[in-house]
Amino acid sequence: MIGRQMANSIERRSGVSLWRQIADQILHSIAVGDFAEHAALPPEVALAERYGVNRHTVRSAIAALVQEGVLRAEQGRGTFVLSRKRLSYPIGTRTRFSTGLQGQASERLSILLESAVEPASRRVAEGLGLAKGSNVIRLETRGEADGQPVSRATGWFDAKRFAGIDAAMAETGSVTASLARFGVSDYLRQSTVLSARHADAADLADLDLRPGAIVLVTLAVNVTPDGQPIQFAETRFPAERVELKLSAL
Amino acid sequence: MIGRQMANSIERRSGVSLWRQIADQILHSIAVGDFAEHAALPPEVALAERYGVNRHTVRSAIAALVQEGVLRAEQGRGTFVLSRKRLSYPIGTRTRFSTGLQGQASERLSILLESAVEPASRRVAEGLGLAKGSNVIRLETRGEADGQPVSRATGWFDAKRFAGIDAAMAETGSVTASLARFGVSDYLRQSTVLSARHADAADLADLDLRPGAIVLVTLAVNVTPDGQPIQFAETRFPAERVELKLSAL
DNA sequence: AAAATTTGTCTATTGATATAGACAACTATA
DNA sequence: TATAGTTGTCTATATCAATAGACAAATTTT
Repeated sequence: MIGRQMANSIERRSGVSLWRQIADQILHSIAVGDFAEHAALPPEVALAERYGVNRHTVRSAIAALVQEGVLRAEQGRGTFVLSRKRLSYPIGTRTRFSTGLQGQASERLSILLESAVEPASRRVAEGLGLAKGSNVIRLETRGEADGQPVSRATGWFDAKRFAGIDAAMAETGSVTASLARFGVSDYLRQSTVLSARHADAADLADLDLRPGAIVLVTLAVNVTPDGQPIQFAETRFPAERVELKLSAL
Repeated sequence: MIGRQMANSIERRSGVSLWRQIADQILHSIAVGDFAEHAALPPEVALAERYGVNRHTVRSAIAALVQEGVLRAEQGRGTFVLSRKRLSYPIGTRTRFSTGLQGQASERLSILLESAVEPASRRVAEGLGLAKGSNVIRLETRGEADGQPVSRATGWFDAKRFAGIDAAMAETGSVTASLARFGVSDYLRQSTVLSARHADAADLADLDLRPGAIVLVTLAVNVTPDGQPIQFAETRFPAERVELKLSAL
């Protein structure tokens, strides 16, 4: 919605409650810059009129966002925007988690949550160019910036070639550094498939989201410069906190 | 969610009704291949048990998807999947609407909905490298495949350089062909920023979606091979029908 | 033909969502 | 200090969402 006024997109009987729709709209307005950071929101009565609902419905929406840490309401003064900007996450053939986010957040982490060795599913085997059922190492990681989860990835590696990469990840906290121990000094993102959906229960817990939130999902294959697949990964990003910047290679 | 079972992600009191969440889950199961095309869904009682809800709640979800044209219910026989897989929409520096979809859909269209000349907003001016307030031509288009809307784009061009491109678009129905008339034989996608959000009222109408649906949004700048910006565009894709495939160049 | 399976319809009840109005509590300002 | 503007709380009512149970209608299987 650029260059024109957005319509009052409140739909009744849609299966999504009005307060949830309004909360999403407010989030959107903040993300787009209609409601500036640290500034006061329009008063509840004004919002109620704008969206064509009762004041109490607006209050429910605001309560949800206060709970979420996006807004702070002060009796007698108004309701204020606490945080707004989305992280811009770069994606290209040479994207690394840590490098692209420089300057956007004061604190960046990649945490290894879990690792396991297991037979490859059909999709994973295809992505890595292995026989179906070959053993692969699965790494579950979460990326954080300024203390907030901004990504949740599941990565698979050939267990034969990268035996022990789980330990390296636990130690270094970096995929790039871990791969270097196996003689992979450089790697490229060969392909990425992107989709979006509602967060499921796992996403809600992993990314600290509320039900109804949206996640961006990428499926990627990383390869060595000579084209040999080394990693297959699915990454989920909370759409309310992250946008993906596709960079030319 | 690859390689492991997805949790029963039904959340109560979330502002999203259970039937809507279950409808989304069923859509996801279809997209992922858990429910094959033309096959019967599990019976309502089984689904109710799986999701931990009443049979009537499942029926509400199914009714919504029947309304949507995704399922067909037949008394005494079962409920069947009509259509499933998402269009895979390629994005790269040389992506054109028509070329990448070959073989995926039998019918592809790009329709000009509206055009106007107007002063550039700050964002558009920045994207095109023009002074703010310069006149730009805005083109509103919709992409369809097999009779279903799969994209909805707003594109801006420098009004001075591309005067009459609206007429060319109306005539040819192709951005590439229209640009060719202005001596632009080749162009590249310089940058793309990607995000996701709930569909607003305009999206619902434009893309024939239901409230609560998700749209993928891309912001792109197209440039000539020597780096001169020629088009700034925002495109919205229905996430339930489209995935974006980021291609290496 | 009978039984089992599955979707369709109806009634009834409970809890969440939304509206409406009134007033209290707090803040900033005239 | 008084007033206007704002958020917070309360009561009441109506509608939507979800559960529960029973049975009808259509189809497939035995």
